Amino acid sequence: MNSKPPDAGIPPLPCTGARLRKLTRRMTSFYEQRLRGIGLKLSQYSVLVSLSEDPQTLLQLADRLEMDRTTLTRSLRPLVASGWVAEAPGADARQRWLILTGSGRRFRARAQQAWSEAQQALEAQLGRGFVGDLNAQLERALSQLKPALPEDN
Amino acid sequence: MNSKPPDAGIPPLPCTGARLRKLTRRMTSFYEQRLRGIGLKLSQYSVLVSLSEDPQTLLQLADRLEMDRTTLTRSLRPLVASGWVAEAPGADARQRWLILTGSGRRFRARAQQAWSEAQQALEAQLGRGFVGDLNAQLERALSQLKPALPEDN
DNA sequence: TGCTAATATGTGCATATACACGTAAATCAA
DNA sequence: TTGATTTACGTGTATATGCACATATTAGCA
Repeated sequence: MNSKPPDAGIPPLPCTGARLRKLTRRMTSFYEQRLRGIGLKLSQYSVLVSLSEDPQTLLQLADRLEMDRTTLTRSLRPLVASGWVAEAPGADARQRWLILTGSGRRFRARAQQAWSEAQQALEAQLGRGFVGDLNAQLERALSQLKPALPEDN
Repeated sequence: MNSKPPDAGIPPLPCTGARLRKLTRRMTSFYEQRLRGIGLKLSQYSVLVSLSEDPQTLLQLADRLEMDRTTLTRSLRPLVASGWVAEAPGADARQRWLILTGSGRRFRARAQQAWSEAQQALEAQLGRGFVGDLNAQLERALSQLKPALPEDN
């Protein structure tokens, strides 16, 4: 016998994950249409902004953006190739410091302008109140759905 | 002179796209942890469900899931390789019909069970009301942020 | 009928995402 | 001090995503 009765009554809500992915596809497309002119991906913009605050190691950056470390390794490649980000060894020879270069700072200023126009276009299209509500809801979801702690293997 | 005054007053809201992507990463991770046992990706589950309703051509499936056609081409590969989806030529030799096989149907039943447990785990962790609200908000966003019409080149 | 346009799909490329595995460097304890 | 452990990182592999370009078929029209 099971300690719980078989789940008879409450069917699960439709797939939240699928909806989220679909909206992310559309939203990314919306932004990237408007960033294409300066040749920037949305996720790269986050990297530039974070590095413009201070230099960070790969792991620090990955933690701050909450991205997989190995994803970031590869995402940085085009930024380094473009000369916007420089790598430097630290006192700890294991670490790899990431620094926004001068040209990176200048580019980031242009990127911020383009991003800002995209964000305002979004607010114009959906309504500023709606976008604010959506942001708040996403923020709540993020605060409640904590990232899975990597199992200690 | 510009016809518009420079934007002095209203700064844009923080990046909705970045938040959405971050939540999608966490959410996908949440589901896929629970689907790993049966060796299924979340996006593959959507494909199986859609094909279980009726056979479709690649383009029909892409439209229904609102995924890029070429993304789907490649996403189908492992499903075909596993024998869950079969390809068949139609009367129109350009089209490629996609059919859920018998083994695909059986697998889909198991997948649905696993998905359902994941969805219920999500509802247990975040609260069913919260997930319902989130779903509704995502649905509203989807209905208002229409996909960009591909420019006729 | 034969040329043109539209349709359905594939491939190349670049990036995004993350798991498994491997390596070098630093830390810590015996 | 040295050997085990931890830390920081890279690479291989697989899927996700979508743009640009190429190909084959079909439809439509002169």
